[in-house]
Amino acid sequence: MGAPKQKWNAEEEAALKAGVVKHGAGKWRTILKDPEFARILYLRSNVDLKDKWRNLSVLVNGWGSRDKYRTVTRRLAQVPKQEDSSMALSAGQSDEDAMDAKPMAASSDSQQVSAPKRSIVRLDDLIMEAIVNLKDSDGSNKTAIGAYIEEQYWAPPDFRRLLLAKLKFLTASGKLIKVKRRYRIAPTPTFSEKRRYSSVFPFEGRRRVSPRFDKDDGTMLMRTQIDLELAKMRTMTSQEAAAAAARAVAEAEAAIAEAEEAAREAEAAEADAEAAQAFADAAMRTLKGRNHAKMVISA
DNA sequence: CTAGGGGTAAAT
DNA sequence: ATTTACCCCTAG
Repeated sequence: MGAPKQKWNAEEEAALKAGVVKHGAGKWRTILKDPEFARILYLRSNVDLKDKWRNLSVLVNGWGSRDKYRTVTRRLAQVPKQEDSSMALSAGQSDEDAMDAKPMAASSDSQQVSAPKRSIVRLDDLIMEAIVNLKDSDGSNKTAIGAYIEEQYWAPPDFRRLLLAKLKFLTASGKLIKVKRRYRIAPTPTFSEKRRYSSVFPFEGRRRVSPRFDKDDGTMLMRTQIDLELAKMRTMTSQEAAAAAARAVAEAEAAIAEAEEAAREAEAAEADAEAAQAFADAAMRTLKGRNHAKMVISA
């Protein structure tokens, strides 16, 4: 009667996810009180947050019916409250990155029908895997890569176009090297630590903008928002983080795909990056002009 | 306060 | 007609 229905928008969803990453799932009230998210979520109650998070979780797990699903042991192994300790990250903990959520494990006989509903797999990884497994000394061409992925996994409707855009993007960002229509994996330093910094934006080479807005003033930039989520996620290690990562990455992927598609040659993406750079420069200039304190640009 | 169950309007 | 997703209720 009173409230018809209030759909969640992307901003609220992002705030929720960021909040979960920051405070951990289950700390709904804490998230709600966080001044960073309160502005966006002021319409929502703690229960609303919980429900929404449940919906998102069900989605990512691909559980068709929400009737009776096994209680997945979701433990709260989250990051410490507010830690600013500049201690180096010791690897002594039992932290284990389990960020990869590839549905290829459906190998064993049985249901093919219950294949992954949504594509949560990173196309980046698939491409890398394809190139590696194809073991072509001179690199693999687009057709071979596409064929491999289509065989090993499944292909979305507009897969070919997406693949081409992604290949171009990866080449531009230096993750791949293109030689005569063939793609090879770039000599990435320390491949041991899986892909750490996801290729979200086409920041060529050393250009890196990492705006730090302590006390936000409502100027949440579309891109920095996603970047923020990923950045926070790096400090978190748990299966929940994996789920959150999968979602955030999927969204980022979609955003990139859209941007790249809209721009016939990904020029728009670059323009966007430059716009962001310009914004960062302007902001920095303002700060420096006012008060030339030592500004430490985070790595 | 949070987790889970359940109802139901809206979407497909 | 079935699924999705928002909201409410209540036990712990």
